[in-house]
Amino acid sequence: MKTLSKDFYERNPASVAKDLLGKVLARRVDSEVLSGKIVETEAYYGGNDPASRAYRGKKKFNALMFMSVGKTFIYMVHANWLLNIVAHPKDGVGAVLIRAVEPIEGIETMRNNRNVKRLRDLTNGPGKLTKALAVTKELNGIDVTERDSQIVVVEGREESFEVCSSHRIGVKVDLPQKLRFFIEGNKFVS
DNA sequence: AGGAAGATCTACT
DNA sequence: GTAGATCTTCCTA
Repeated sequence: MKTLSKDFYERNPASVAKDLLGKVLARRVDSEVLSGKIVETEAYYGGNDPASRAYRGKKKFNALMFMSVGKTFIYMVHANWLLNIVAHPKDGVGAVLIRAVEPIEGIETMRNNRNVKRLRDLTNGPGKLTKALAVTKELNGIDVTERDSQIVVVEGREESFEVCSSHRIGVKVDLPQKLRFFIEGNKFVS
């Protein structure tokens, strides 16, 4: 399994968000691997983006968004952890929110973490997938390009799919651009 | 020390 | 489809 390079994340957040679709998010817990295909993402910018945590300047808790790309940026909203990956051009600010994945490995463990009946409900939302993959703030700031990390992003299978975009979800004040990307027709898109 | 807000989830109708 | 509940962080007094 090959992780994506740093260069991949050192680009416009919207491009990274789009290209992350179809890639595989893998979470290592002890010796077990939980993984899923990324099917839905959103791009967030910095100071100009009212929906971004980086809006109104750099703070202690969002410092990661200003720094090295390819790291996780995890934080809590509405009693749920949200998983982002820092991505932006050199000296920029931004991150990509992982909104949904399609379970591949470790489905039984995910079910234990989530306690839901339908497979569809396992990971079809930002807070759901973090719970299924046992992601908490403990994992904030780890490098997803290091193959030994507890969370990595690796190349998925070669396959073709339609990428669609729309406005972002749950955001009060959105930007004019469409910054949400998802795989057309996938059942795990929220 | 206290309060408000926030990129959501779940259950119920 | 809609309402209510959730928890952590940050900001102000």
